[in-house]
Amino acid sequence: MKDDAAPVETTLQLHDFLPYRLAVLAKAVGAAFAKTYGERFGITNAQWRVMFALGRAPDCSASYVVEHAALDKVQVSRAVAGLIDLRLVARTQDPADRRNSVLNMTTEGWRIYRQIVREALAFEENLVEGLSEAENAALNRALEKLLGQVRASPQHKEQ
Amino acid sequence: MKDDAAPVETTLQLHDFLPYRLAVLAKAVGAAFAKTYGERFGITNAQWRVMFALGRAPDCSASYVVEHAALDKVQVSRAVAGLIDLRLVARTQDPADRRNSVLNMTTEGWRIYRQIVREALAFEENLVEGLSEAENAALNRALEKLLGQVRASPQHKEQ
DNA sequence: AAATAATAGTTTCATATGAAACTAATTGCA
DNA sequence: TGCAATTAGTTTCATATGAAACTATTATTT
Repeated sequence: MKDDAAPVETTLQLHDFLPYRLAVLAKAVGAAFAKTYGERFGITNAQWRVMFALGRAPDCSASYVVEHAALDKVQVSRAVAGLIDLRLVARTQDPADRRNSVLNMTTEGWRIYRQIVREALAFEENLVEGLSEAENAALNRALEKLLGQVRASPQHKEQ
Repeated sequence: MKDDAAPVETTLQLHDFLPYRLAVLAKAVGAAFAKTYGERFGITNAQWRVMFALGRAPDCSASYVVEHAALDKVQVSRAVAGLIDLRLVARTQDPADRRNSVLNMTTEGWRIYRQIVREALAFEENLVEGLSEAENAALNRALEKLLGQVRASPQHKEQ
């Protein structure tokens, strides 16, 4: 069959299309979560991701954050600049290689961080409230597989 | 315990945080899919969503698309303008209420549409390739529940 | 029938984004 | 050593986005 000779009936139910559903869900979840941290602390999505990375890896470099927070280097650069302005993060240079920054949260940064972590865990708990343990495990396994599959796909662009 | 007196050990593994995982997955899937339609047809995400909506509901208005494609009215307005420029969509006015537009794909629009639908279905099939029928069903049920939960949450903003 | 409110859709404007160009520092190699 | 290549991070620029203001039309009130 030629490309332009398919029957008109070849339609697609947008609401059943997985990439669409993932986009809609991720956006709704992200927006709802953003309300909890954005309104209270005045930080952006990129900024809390940076903070979460610093919470696990103090003294790390911006490149480390790039690799562990699914942000590109422009986003990390800007997020860190903003966090420094807010005095939530401090930056020094690595004396052994002065290209590398050494990032850490300030005392105030840690204070805010612990609050956001608590909000995040409560948010997540509420989000999965309706799922049984088994459903939750199945979801996590499926998301894992999907991410593996898309990263293995020829269309995938790193970071 | 006071807010700022939590132990430093209150950290969060970003990679396990569901909102983060959903964002990363949705972005990767969306970008990979965008490569298949974007490079071949030169249309945007909002534009194929409009086309998918028109594929199911010919003669519909822009408002209908807003409600069925998870796009705001600005996005729909721009996407439709672009599709009209590309001669993939034609617009008339509803004579009964001249505020309403009446949107339809052109012959060429339908031709492109059928190709994208085929690409979309193949893409989705490849995406879920690693999931069993049961896993796929569980995923869909979980996504459904999560969307219901977030839409019911106080932080949810409509559209 | 005005006057007012509401709805469909567009445009404006201020901000967000990311690719590419850039600076600074280090490494590798002739 | 000195020059090319690489790496870390920043800035620029062109495009994407969405809230708010706007236009045009229809519905509702007085």
